[in-house]
Amino acid sequence: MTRVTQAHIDARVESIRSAARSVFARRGIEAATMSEIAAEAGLSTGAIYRYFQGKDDLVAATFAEGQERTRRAFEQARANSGSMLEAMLEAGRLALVELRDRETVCLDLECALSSARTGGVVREETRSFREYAIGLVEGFVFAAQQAGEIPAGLDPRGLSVLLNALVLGLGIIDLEMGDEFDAEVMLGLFSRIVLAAGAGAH
Amino acid sequence: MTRVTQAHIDARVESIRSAARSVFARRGIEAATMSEIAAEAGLSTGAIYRYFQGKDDLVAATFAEGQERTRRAFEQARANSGSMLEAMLEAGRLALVELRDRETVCLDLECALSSARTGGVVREETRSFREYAIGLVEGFVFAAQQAGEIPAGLDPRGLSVLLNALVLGLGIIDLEMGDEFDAEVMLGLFSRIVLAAGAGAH
Amino acid sequence: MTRVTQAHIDARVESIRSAARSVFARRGIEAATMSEIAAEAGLSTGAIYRYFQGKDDLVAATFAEGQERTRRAFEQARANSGSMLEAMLEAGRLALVELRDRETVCLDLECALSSARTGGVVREETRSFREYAIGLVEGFVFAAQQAGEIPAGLDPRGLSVLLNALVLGLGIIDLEMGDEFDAEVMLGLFSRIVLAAGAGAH
Amino acid sequence: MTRVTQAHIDARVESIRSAARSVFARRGIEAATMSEIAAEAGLSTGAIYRYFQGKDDLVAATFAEGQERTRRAFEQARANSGSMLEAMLEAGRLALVELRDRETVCLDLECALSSARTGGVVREETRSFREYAIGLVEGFVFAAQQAGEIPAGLDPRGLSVLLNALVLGLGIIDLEMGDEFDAEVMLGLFSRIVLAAGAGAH
DNA sequence: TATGAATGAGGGTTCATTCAT
DNA sequence: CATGAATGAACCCTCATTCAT
Repeated sequence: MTRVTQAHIDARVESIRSAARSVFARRGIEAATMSEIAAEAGLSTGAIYRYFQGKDDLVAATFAEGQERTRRAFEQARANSGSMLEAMLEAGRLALVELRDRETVCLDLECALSSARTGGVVREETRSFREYAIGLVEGFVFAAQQAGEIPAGLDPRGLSVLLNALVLGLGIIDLEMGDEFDAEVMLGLFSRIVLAAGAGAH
Repeated sequence: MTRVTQAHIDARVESIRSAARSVFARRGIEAATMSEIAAEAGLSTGAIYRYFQGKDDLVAATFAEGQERTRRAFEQARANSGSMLEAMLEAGRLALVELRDRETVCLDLECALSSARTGGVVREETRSFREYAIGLVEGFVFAAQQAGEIPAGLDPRGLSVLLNALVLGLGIIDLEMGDEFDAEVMLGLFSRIVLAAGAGAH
Repeated sequence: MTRVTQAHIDARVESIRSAARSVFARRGIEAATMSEIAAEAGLSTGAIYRYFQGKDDLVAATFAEGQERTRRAFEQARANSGSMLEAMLEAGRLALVELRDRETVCLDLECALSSARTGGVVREETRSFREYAIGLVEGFVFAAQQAGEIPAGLDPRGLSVLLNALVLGLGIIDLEMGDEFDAEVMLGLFSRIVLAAGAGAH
Repeated sequence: MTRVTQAHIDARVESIRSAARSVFARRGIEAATMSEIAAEAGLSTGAIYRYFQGKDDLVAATFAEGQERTRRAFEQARANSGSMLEAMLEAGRLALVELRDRETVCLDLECALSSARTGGVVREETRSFREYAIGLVEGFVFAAQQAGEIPAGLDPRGLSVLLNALVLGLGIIDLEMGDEFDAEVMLGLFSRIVLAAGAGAH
């Protein structure tokens, strides 16, 4: 009888996935080697293949886990809504500040590039994740409009796309500019602009 | 006695750089091979090494050329300014719609990733290019504020960063979502919001 | 205090050997993995090493068992002799039709190849087995000649070698040609030729 | 302009194929490494891939070349026919003595095993080669029967199969027994038996 | 004893780079 | 200058074997 529990297996999978996330982000997916990942996970090279089919599988799992992570954070944020406008901006703040460490940004960019190149499952999942994220924020915007916090004239989906793009773009600029850049301040600025636009519409 | 003119050399360099840009964007920098690039440039593999030190050098040149391309477009756009607010939004429109084909987006992402990883020259040039882009748009904003088109309360640099981020982010979403996405419409929406915010400030 | 009886050990050894025989024949010795064999034997990979030193040992055992199997069949056939000529041909028929399934042929070829390459024990055992098979049939031929069923002019050992070779070769052609080939008919033909040759000698 | 002629390429291909033949025969196809083959051909490992798609391709080429070699020898032997019976036996002698060095036998066995396992092209070509060899000798037998050298009662195809099998089987026994074994003598014995059978039929 | 996770050497293959022609 | 054959290091992956449980 094996003493190796499912919990142990899950821990290994998680440890490998975590190492992969780190190495993929630090070195780039193509440049990362299975040995590096194994070393970072404290395993031998071959051991990874007991838990993942191969590098591609590991990449897919890394992407999926990143999206899942964001998804969970969003679901959680949905509850903590004060006014709807705030809820919307909170979602952006959450995505940007809570989640957007360097690692996440790098992996998101890699994911976008992969999806643009390889097509197939990666492409479909990336696209569906973006759809999800846009749809979620769109819901906030719509509710905020119903509550009279945002002028009805603004396209809810459009504003959602804007926020999504902003989060992505600020992540990149953060990556490029380093510490002297404060993404949260930028998002606050956007928030004030939208609020001012809402006020001006009256 | 040299029959090989500088013009000939320049043409070769340009042809290789152009092929590199195309292949790097299509296949990814790591996945792209020197042979592919040579083939696309109509040369033999070895010939590239007469014009570039190696793959890294070619990558750097490709990044630099991409930035130079944008730089030129911006300089050109500076002249065509009507109102300053329009000028600012025009710069965004230009960056987004004129320049942001798939190739450009992919290379920009690769560039951001490279700069985050390799440090050194690439990092410094990427950062200085972003500084340039932000500074340029910042100038437009400032002028627009002087002209009373935008409320003075908005941080010029902040608004510039917002626009830069938006352009980057919309590029990514375009990459992810494909044809059903219209980046220009999104930028128009942002423009209206900013205008409304400006109006509301009075 | 040992609860593990010799019978249990023998059963395990036999089960592993049988699985090995099957997997080696189906996939080839080099391509076969210890895991496949273990799975086919209903054991874990590591368990094999309690009964066999390693893969090489298992291969040797498989070869030895194949030869032993044939040896036993021959010994058994020796008794059932009518006329000596018939006995001789019966031995061939036995070897060819009773024993020569695909599995046996594949393993025999692998064995011949191994023996040609590795030398050592395998080589010596293979050679000694062939010596045995030739000697056995040679005895039949000699007896048949004494009984006047075969002309004395034929070299007993030569005829035996011919029969041995025929059985091997027909096995290969059967392997190559598949179902449309009937090895037994071929052996019958050889039998008639030898009988005719014997008759013609008078 | 490249100075590398087609002749040079052909020479390389031939040199690699020859090295592959040697290494495959000596070490076995699965055990043989591309490095060994490259070393034997006086090349680096990577160079092989300019001339062959990979190991499988090299194996296929080796098999094909072996068959082609035999085919050519047979075609050549067809001309040198005295009496038809002799022609038939000459074909066997040729196949056995001229062609059946250790290398050839090993590769033929590997080929038969491969064809039995992998199916596909290898299987089809192996089968079609055997068909060819059997058909060729069958033609000799038929002609010999027309010429009254062999009793008409013998099945031409059957006798051909017998000869083919004999050649294969003698090759194996030669492999197993080493120098003390003389395959040609064995074939001579078979020849005498067939002749005696022919005589006895009158 | 039995298990199967872990190891790590080694194989096939690719590709940046060099260099004889 | 241009070519493209050749090199060889490095990658992904497999699997015989070991060993803690």
